[in-house]
Amino acid sequence: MKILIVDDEKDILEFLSYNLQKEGYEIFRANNGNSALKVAKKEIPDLIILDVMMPEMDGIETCEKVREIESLDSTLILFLTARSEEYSELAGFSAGADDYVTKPIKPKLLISRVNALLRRKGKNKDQKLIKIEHIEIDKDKHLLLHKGDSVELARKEFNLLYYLMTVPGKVFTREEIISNVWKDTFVGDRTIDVHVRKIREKLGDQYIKTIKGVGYKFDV
Amino acid sequence: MKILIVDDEKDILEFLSYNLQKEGYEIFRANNGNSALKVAKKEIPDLIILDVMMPEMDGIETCEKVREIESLDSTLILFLTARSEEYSELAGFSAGADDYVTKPIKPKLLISRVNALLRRKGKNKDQKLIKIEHIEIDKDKHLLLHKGDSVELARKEFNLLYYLMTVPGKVFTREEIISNVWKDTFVGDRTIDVHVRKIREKLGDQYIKTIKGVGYKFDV
DNA sequence: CTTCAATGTTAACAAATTGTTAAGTGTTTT
DNA sequence: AAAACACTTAACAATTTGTTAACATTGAAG
Repeated sequence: MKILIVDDEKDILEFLSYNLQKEGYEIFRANNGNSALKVAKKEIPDLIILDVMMPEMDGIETCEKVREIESLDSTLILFLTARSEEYSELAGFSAGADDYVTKPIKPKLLISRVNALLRRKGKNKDQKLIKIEHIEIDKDKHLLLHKGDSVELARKEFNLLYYLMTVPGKVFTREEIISNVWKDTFVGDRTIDVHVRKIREKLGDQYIKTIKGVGYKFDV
Repeated sequence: MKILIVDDEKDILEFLSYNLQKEGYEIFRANNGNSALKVAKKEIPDLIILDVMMPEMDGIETCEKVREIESLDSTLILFLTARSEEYSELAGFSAGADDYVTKPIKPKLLISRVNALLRRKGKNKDQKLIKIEHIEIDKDKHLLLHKGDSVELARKEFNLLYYLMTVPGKVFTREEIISNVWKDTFVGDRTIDVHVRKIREKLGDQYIKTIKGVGYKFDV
C-alpha cells in the first residue's frame, strides 16, 4: 500500500512518515503541490494525505488536479487542516476529498482513519464482514449488529449501508451510490434520501453523515 | 454395505458374489436390467456393479433409469465392460457411472476399486453430521433430531434443510438453493417456498428465516 | 439575515416477493 | 390394485419493499 504525504513543513512530513511506515505502508513525500502531482503520476499511490494550507498551489487546488488524472481515479485523498483555517470542510469535500483530519494531528486517530480508508484495497479486498466500533455488518449473513443488537434492514437499505461502510469516512456521491446500489435501474434523487432516512431511523442519525452538495459518508 | 451385481452371465455373477462376500459386503443379484431396477428400489444398495453388455436393456440404459430414481441418488455405479466393446468410456460416465472396470476381471483390482469407492462414500459420513444447538442432522443416515426427538422429513425437504445448515447463518439465494438441491432439474420459485413451509410445519417456524429479496437462512 | 438550492420527511401508491392452499402427477408401500 | 406419500405447480392472498410526489426544513453564499 502506497501513501503519498504532501506538506510544506518538514517536521510534519517526518512525523507522519514515521508513524505510517510503522504501520507497514510504503511512503512517498512531496513538499508542494506540483511535486506531489509528479510523484503521484509516477507511483500511483493508494492514498494521498494533503495539507490544505500550502504556499503556491494549496491542497484544494492540488486535489482538484489529482481528480483530473485518470490513472489516479481510485486514489483516495485525505486532507489535513488546522481547525482555525478559513478553508471549509465543504470546500475540501467538493474538491473530491474522501476524508478530513484536523490539526493538531493525533497519531492514533490518523492511523485508524488511514487504515479504515485503505481497508478495501489490501488483503481485505473482498471482505464481506466489516466491523467499525460497535457496528458490524455481514453481507453473507445479511446481518447488522449495533451494540450487540441485531437490526433489521430491508434489502436496499442493507446494500446501501454496506456500500457506504466498505470505505468508512469516504464520501460517496449520489452518482456512485446509484451506480453501485441500483446498478441499472434509474431512480430519482429523493429515493436515496428516503433510504438514508430509514437507515437513520433504525440505527441512529450519527452514522450516515450528509455532505451537502457532495454526497453521503459513513462514520462513527 | 450393500452391493447389487447385475450381469446376464451366471458364471460372472457367481464369481463376483463370492469375492465380494469374502470382503464382508451384503450381495444382491440380478441378471437383467429390469430385475436390477426392481431389486435396487427395494434394497437401496450402496453400489451397483453393472455389466454394460446385456440383452434387452443394456448397462447404459439401466444406469440412466437408476439415476432417475430419487431414492437411489446416493448409490454408486460401477461399469463392467470388455475392452473390445464399442461402448465408450464416455458414454458410461455421461450416463452417470462413478467408475469403470474392464473385462477380463482381475479380482484383486476389482475389489480394490470397490473398496475405494465405498470407503470414499463412508468417509463422507462423518463429515455430514451437523449439530447446531438442539438440532442435529445426519446426511447419510437421513436422520434429523430436534431436541432429542426424531423428525421425519421427505427427501427434498431433508436435502434443503441440510444444505441451509451447511453454513448456519449464511443467507442462501434461491439460485444457490436450486443449483445445489435440485442440481440439473428446473423448478419454479414457489417450489422452494412449499418445501420451506413443510419443514417449518415439522420443525417450527423459527429455524428457517426468510430474508426478503435475498433468500433463506438457517439460524437458531 | 435573506435567499435558494439541496436535502429531509411523510404518506400514498406501485411493485416485488413470499406464503398458502389445493390439485395434479408420479412413486413407494401395503 | 389401492392407499399413502412425495413433489411440483398454479392461483391467489398476504406481506414487505421500493419509489415518488408534495411539502418542510436546512444551511451555505451573498
